[in-house]
Amino acid sequence: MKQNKDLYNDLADLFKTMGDQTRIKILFCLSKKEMCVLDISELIGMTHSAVSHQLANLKAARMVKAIKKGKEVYYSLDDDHIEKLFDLAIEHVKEGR
Amino acid sequence: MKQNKDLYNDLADLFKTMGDQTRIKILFCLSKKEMCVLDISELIGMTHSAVSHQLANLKAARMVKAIKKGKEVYYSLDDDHIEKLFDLAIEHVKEGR
DNA sequence: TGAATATATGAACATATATTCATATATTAA
DNA sequence: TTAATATATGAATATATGTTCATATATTCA
Repeated sequence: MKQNKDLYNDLADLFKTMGDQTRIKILFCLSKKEMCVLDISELIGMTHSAVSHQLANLKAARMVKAIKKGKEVYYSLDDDHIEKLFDLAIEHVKEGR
Repeated sequence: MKQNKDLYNDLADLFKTMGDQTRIKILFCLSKKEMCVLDISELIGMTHSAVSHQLANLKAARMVKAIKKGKEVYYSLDDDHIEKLFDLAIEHVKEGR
């Protein structure tokens, strides 16, 4: 198993990042359109701080990217793998109901 | 967002379950062939107890199924969504290197 | 410049969770 | 039945992590 150590680690990190309700909600918001911190925190009903912290996590995991426009920072999904992962996961989850 | 509360919850749970190195390794083992606890613990170098606990988690998350054969319990992946999720995730992870 | 707005971030706290250890259950073989 | 083997599981410990609070930084506008 040793040769795959880094891969397992990276995969675990990716899934760990997706394994939180707040981050899931944020990613769903961003799958609709790019948004800034206040937009998101209003939509999901959490403090700016909590959202900002989680966006930092998501950015560190390269799942979202940020573009500064004036005072605001607009976030969007980094690539389309994320949405595909959601689609598959939703399929799995719904089948089990 | 309220109408999706359960979905977010289920998705978070699914990804949370996949967000652990030990469970990732176990799932990789089982993607090769069905195995019992001792096989897995030897392959990944962890105690039976740790593996058994994690298999219980994976089973509760409906990601693996178990069949008892004599003294041994053989585990295998519950469905092929899991492998597809891995494939996509690996794609994402590898692109970022 | 100063005030207001948007975001980021460090520290602290609370909670969740993975592993270990000890023990229990179940099956097979002697 | 007893011993051996395979697995399961409860409790305890250690660690990781999410949220809050306070504060810092950056940008815009008056």
